Amino acid sequence: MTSLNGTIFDPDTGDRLHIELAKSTSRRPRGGGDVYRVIDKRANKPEGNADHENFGEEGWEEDESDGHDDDGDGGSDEPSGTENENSSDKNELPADKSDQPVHKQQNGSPANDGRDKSSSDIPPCSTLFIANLGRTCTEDELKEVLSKEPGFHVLKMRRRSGMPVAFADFTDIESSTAAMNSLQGTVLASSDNEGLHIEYARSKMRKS
DNA sequence: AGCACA
Repeated sequence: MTSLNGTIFDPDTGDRLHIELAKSTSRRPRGGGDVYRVIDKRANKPEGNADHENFGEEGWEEDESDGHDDDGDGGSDEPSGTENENSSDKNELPADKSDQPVHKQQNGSPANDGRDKSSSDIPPCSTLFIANLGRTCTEDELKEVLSKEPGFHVLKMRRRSGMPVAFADFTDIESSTAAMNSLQGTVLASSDNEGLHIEYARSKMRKS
């Protein structure tokens, strides 16, 4: 550049070339349409490699159309602000986000997103709700089955609302979950259906 | 599908 600077450009008028470094930060459309400037997320990340590349490579095309730089704000900007070329103003390529890798979990087991939703959407509880008991099922019969499970505490039955249901208290959720998985579908002597239906006890104390 | 006691 310095070798060409001052070269006689037009011999008739004597104009000379005026070459200088392009001010990459000179084009900032303040008040214009595209104010959408993406805050650089890579700025505070040390692994962001945006420093060495594209350093002021877009400033050249602006200088030949303008000829003059903008007032003031050109020099005060930091050189790190030059990588907003791909922000949102011009690259409206259709369907450019179709190739982004969406990794869905495709394991054979049913959707296990870190939390076992064993029976239903009821959150785990140390108390089990036992239904599908036979109409002739007694508390002692059920308690005899439950007492073989570790952590079993107490059993309460209630046969007022049609079919009898039972509530089994365990010492902790681990024990109740193990007992539920173990006794799920157990056919008692008094059962007339498929067997026991066990869920976590639904508490009335839900979050308001 | 059916969820109570204190």
